[in-house]
Amino acid sequence: MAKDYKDTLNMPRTDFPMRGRLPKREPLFQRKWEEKGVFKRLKEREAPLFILHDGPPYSNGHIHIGHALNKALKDFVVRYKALRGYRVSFVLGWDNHGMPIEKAVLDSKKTLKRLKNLLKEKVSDEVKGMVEDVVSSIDEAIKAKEERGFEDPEVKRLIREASRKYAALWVEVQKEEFKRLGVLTDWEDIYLTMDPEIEAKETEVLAKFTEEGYIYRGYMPLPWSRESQSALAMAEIEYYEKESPSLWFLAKSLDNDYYILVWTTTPWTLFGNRAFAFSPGMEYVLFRLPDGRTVVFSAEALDRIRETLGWEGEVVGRKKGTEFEGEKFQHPLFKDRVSPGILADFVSAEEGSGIVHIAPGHGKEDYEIGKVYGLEVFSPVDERGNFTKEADEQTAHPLNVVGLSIEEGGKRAIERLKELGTFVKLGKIRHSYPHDWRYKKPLIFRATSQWFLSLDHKDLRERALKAILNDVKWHPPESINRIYASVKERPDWVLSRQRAWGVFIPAVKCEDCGWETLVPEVMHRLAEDIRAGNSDAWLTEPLDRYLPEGFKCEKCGGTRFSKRYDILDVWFDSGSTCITVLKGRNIGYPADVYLEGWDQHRGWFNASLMVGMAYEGKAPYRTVITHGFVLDEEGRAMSKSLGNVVSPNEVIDKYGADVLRLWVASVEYTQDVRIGEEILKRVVDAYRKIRNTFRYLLSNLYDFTDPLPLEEMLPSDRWALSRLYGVMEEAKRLYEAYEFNRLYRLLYNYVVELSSFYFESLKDRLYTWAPQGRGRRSAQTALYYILQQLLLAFSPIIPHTTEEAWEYAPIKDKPESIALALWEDLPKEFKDEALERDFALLLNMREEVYPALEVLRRDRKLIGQNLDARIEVKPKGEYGRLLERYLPYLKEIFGVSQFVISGEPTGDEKVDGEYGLWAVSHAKGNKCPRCWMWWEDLPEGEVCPKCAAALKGEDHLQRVETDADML
RNA sequence: GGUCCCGUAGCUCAGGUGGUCAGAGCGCGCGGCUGAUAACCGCGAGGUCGGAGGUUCAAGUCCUCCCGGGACCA
Repeated sequence: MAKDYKDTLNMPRTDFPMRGRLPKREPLFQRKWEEKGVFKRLKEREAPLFILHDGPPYSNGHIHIGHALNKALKDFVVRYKALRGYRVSFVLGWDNHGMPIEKAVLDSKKTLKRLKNLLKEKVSDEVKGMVEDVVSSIDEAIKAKEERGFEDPEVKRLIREASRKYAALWVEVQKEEFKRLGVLTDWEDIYLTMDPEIEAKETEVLAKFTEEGYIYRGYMPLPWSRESQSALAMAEIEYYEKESPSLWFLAKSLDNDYYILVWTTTPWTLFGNRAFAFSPGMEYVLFRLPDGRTVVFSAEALDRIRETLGWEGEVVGRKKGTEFEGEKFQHPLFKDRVSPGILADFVSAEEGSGIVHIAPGHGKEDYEIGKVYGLEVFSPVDERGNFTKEADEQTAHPLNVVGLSIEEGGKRAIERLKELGTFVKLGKIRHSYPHDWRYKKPLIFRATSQWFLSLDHKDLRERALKAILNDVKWHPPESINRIYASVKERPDWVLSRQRAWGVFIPAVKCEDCGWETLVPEVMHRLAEDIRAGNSDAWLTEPLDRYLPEGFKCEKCGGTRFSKRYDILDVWFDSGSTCITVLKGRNIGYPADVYLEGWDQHRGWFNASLMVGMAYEGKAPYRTVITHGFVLDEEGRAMSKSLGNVVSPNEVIDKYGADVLRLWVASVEYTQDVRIGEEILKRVVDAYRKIRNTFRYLLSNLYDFTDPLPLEEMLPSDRWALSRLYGVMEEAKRLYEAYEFNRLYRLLYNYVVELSSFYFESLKDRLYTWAPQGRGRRSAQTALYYILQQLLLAFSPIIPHTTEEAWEYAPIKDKPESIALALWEDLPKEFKDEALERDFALLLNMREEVYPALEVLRRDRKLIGQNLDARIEVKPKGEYGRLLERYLPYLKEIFGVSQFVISGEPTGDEKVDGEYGLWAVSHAKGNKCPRCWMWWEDLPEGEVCPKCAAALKGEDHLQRVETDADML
């Protein structure tokens, strides 16, 4: 019988599915955004401009979870700014040049296998179509290189050709992956550092720096990768533990009758020895060995050296460090060479002997001190780490090491020491040593001629430091220390690389005297050819095309010149995008936001700052946001060897992009963040809750037409709007502050509150009251605003789900995508602080009685749902007045059938609380078969007065407000 | 080796200048509902705030050292 009444109720109804099926459905919305040109409209509208300049990921593989974190955060910012009405600029970029791609091309076997595997993966037909072309280009380049060698310009051109295609392939792959993440951008408006337009502009940037005197050519030792056959920038170095030789030897003084004791971990650098350094502040001992020889070393190291070398003997004299300056010593390897004693502050006695072998061609400190003493920068090692003829030619007693590796040469050096009788001891030492970041192989220090950008020219460094402190906002604030230190300490920028795949430094070499120079005119002319589409022009065109009329060598007046083929450091490529892209494309300068991982303090943020300051005179960004790295569930870095790598593509395929994005929003990204199965499971739970909330809102608005004016709404609905107002204000504040995890918690906790209290309390009114009565429409009005605001607030985080709900939402004149909607502030009238205070108290009271209801239910089995219950209360203090004021709504708020204020509350279970003396029991009378509420005077089986009115379509609210029983 | 950051319930996170600061949500356990139902509601149990010292009348909150993790630099 009761069942009949169900048809007379207004049950929620919606086609918005409970289950997201995100992996299937999200691509539909992505296609929609693209087809409707959503982003194109956002970037073209008439409004204040907001620029987020994208840091370019390297195009040589699939995206990893860190890329996903990065792009999701950027997308949050951009989507939020768009919602708030800005015209947004967000041009995705890729970094294409550089060793890793060139290496991939040269390492063809491995790469071809990788490309073959790519064909089996889930990539588009477009990508698959590109693979064949890449493969044949690589084949051609390799064949040419084997036949003609790397230095042949045509070989370089072919390598560049293959690299270009290989990079383009991965750009396409990553583009699809970012698309699948839900990034909102114009996919036809991207930038690649290998775009001819950008290469041309970059060449012009270099020309301008040359004109302004920032660029110089220097000869000095730099970390050199034998594998890359290139000098490395600081950003390309990593430190690992390495085992090195620990060599002790003697050098004979030519002025006194003693030897000095020297220690080194790089025996091969002895070929480049040019001096011995002593500490000016240290005392040295003269130590008599049993064999009669006297050896000099640091007094501080006396005990350690005795122990390490097992030396018996006695101190027979002392000398100050300063006394050794200018003393002549025999070169460690060659009798016919002399190495002077010099003084250097960096000499310590913590390791070794307090006397340091100086090779200005093989160490930075050695070079610096060598400059002071006018020592030769001697570096007889070629790009592969093999000795050159200079190693032998420097002496009449050569060791014949030409062509030998530094390891073999080092052995010969030790043999020579033994021949000379100056060998003391050879051991091993483990220490932290610089390695090539790509190959993980130890580096050597080798002096070469390179092009540098001076950081102190025109006070560049000082100006940059000032800008860091005064003009840029750093989020989180601690990152200011990192960027400041990295700018303050960095050495001059080594711009040149001896490779093929990059933007050329079009230096010109005088064939008569060997002088190399940069000619701005050449660079400008070359830029024109590149801009016209020939990135390889420097290789393919004759130099005459670029040299100015009548150009002569400034050193010797010579007129015959050749081209040099060094390329620019890739950090210059990406560092100059603030000019080549932001200015080159007339987007605007500076950008509002740069947002990258905190490793970019010494990378992209640093490089961009240098280029921007030198070129434009101000920092390229107003705000810099940094995020941490993604670790596994145990907080360990991800690595293939640990097998703990979480791939964003797999997460998206399994749970959907919105779940991955919700995870991004849920974590404190300014620190390192964790991801793993359990963490994702929690996020999935949260996602379901949010999705169901949207669904419930939609389902109760299926017949909604117009909002009710605020003054006609019921107190609890006005309270709901007041709460909504506060939450949304806070949400906007948190978006502005980039505090997404707080935002996530704010919104999520709000959703939980809605579901457990407000929605629950509304059920009777929504389901059983007259459909068009004021009570139900008042509730729907609140739900309407909640839905609209909640969708807007969540849309930057979970754009697919909110887009889907948006399509179902009964919002008048809504734009066709939520991404095109405006998130405007709610009317201030919604805010009602007095009402919120009242409800806060009422909710506290609810918490106070609920445990008693639980006892009735669980222990005493007297009731099932709360609607079976009756609450009687004797309020304490002023709370009586509060309850009286809301009397008609208390049943709804407490979710029970009967609520009585009484001087003597009676019931089966009592609670003496802060707000009152409560008594709860089973409700009296009979249960209305329609609304399931209990009524004291209701005849059994009959419908209650409220339902009777509703069935006749009558709005009984007026009576409700005067008669509590009517609710 | 140096510098910096992090370490609060199983998970993700709150806890300005030291004094109800031991919290939230989820998860978990127990119960209800079956008119949001592969949903929804209620109640409850979980933490010596990484460890050890110290400063203080009083310390997740300040200092030192140690352990674990991460980053940066040499």
